[in-house]
Amino acid sequence: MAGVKDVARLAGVSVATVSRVLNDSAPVTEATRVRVLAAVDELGYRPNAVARSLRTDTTRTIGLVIGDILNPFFTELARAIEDEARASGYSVVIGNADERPERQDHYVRTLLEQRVDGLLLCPTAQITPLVRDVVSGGAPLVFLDRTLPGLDVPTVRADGTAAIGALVSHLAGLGHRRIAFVSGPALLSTGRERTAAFTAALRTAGLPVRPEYLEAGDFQAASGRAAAARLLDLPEPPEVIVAGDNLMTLGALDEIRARGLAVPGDVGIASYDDVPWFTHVDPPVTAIGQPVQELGRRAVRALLERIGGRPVEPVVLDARLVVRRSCGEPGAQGNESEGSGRP
Amino acid sequence: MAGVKDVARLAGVSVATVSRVLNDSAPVTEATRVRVLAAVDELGYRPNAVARSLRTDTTRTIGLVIGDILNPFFTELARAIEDEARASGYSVVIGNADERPERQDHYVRTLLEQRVDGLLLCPTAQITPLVRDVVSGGAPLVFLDRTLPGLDVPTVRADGTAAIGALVSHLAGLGHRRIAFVSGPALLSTGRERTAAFTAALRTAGLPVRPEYLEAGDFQAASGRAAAARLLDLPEPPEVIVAGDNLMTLGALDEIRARGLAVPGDVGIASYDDVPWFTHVDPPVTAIGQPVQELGRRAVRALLERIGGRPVEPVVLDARLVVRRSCGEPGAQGNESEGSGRP
DNA sequence: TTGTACGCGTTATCAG
DNA sequence: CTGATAACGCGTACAA
Repeated sequence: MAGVKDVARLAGVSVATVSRVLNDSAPVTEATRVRVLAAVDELGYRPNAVARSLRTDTTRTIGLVIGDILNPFFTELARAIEDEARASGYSVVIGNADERPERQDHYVRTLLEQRVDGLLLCPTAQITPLVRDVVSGGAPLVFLDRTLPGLDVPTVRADGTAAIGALVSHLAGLGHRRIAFVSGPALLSTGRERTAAFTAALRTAGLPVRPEYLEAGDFQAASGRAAAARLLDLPEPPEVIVAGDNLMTLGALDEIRARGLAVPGDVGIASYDDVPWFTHVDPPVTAIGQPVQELGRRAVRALLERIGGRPVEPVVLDARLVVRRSCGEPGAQGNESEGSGRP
Repeated sequence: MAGVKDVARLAGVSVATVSRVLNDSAPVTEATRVRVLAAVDELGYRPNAVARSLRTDTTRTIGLVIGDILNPFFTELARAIEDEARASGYSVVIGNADERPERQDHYVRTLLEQRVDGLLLCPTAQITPLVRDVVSGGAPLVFLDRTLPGLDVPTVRADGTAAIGALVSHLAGLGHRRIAFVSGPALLSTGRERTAAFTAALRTAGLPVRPEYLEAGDFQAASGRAAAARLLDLPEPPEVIVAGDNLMTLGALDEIRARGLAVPGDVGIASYDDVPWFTHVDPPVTAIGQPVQELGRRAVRALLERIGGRPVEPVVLDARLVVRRSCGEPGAQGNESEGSGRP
């Protein structure tokens, strides 16, 4: 493959000049400029980013390690992050941790070796030694969606406390008293926080906190299904199940349907996370939506600040309740007409 | 950051020896070996992949350019590809073309500059000059999901001809005669092929081919919705709408629901592409599923072959019909109990 | 405005 | 088995 040297020879200039016109890092005569560009074109020259990075010690690349690429929440997040990064001239390398610490570590290690300029990490439940190293090593790092206890890293996330409060009071207003919650891993901030908000909201609404209604899953569909099974097997099953993320909601729905139960007649369901297809489920699922686009944007901006060596404040946005009809809400039989089509 | 040189000094050996133990590219005394490893550990040395790549002219990285990261089909595909690649010691860098040729080109260019060892490309509708260059440039390249006319590139894809035939005959068996099809872009092989298979199937089933029932979308939800609107506005609207991918199905469902129509009573729907949530729609959506996992695996293997300089045969797998209840199929009221939870 | 020459961190070659 | 050293392709002082 052609290199600067070839271009230089063909254009009859030195490699330095070629480099200068390619990066316009110094004034160059218009005449030589066009000669160089012509040579570039003729040879189909493609700058070698590897060599450039070695020299400049910067890759214009950020790493993104997400929890689960099959989870639409992360997918939307990745999309937003990509868009924002591209606008700033950065590429994004995505690693899918699949919620497994060892796989997260694999990608963190790989990305670090590839010398990404910074790292956006949705940390898995356990703090691995590697992550601890990276934190203390001072590489530009921003946590996304989740915090880890005891680690001093700027985090960009949504807070669902208010929305969960609104949900519980919505449910109480509907006359429900037996409300169950399927949380994420207790080690995850998103797991703990949502559970805490839920029990607090229960108390505020004057409802009892029944331990048997507090289930824990791992943010995967299978665990949501298992948790729903345990809840429905209870002597006094809940009237409504609130699942801690969209995948566990999917799993819970599976279990409910497999038992031939009606929603919301036999049991209601609500979800933390909102996804496009919730509108099409029968009945449409009441959910708590996060400002995903904004989350992605802010995360990239925060990371770029860190890369620039500037300090960064944590970012906390609010989630919001989207009432539909899966919890026994009164309302028209027909679907509301939220469009899923992007313009 | 520490380099081989630092490690060498600390271990009291030469850089060459350090390199040798790190890559075990040559026999090394056990004693020096442990000394080097100790030094690596002590310094928290992380090999610089950039420098390594510059020297070895290989990045152990493949590029993947997908059509749309918000489309679950591509998401699953990406997941499968990643798994297979990782198993072979490769990283995957994903670029999201968002079905836009210029964005596809952006990523192709970027990935090429980053010197990925090979490229997996789901080409957008138009053949761009860049893609043509790459093809003739001889970089290891495999098309995925879609072919482009007139380009000699190995392709890994699923063929839906048989499945579409099965779907149409299934619909005809149900007594439907007015069946509409919303295809993808005619420029895309997946668009053309599915349309051709559909009309052929119509003929085989002895049904008339009515041009007003042949709509074209762009594989995005909005276009599915618009197409459905046009079809439902027809003086004699179709009994069943078959959408060419899962996003257009989503859009069509939006339109149907917005009009307060019942599925399948007023109009039936079927989808090319199967996604987990189809099970939860009311009624569950009859669909054509592609062997996504296998597609991903085969694509990676094919690309690795090409990277190894070996020739590759095109791979064509079969899609299959999954009958559910959105087209007026008789059957139990309750849902079938397909689980969405992965084990 | 342009050219020469060095070095980025590795691996590979060639002597020892 | 080990060490010294030349590349890899590029950016950038420094000199002209």
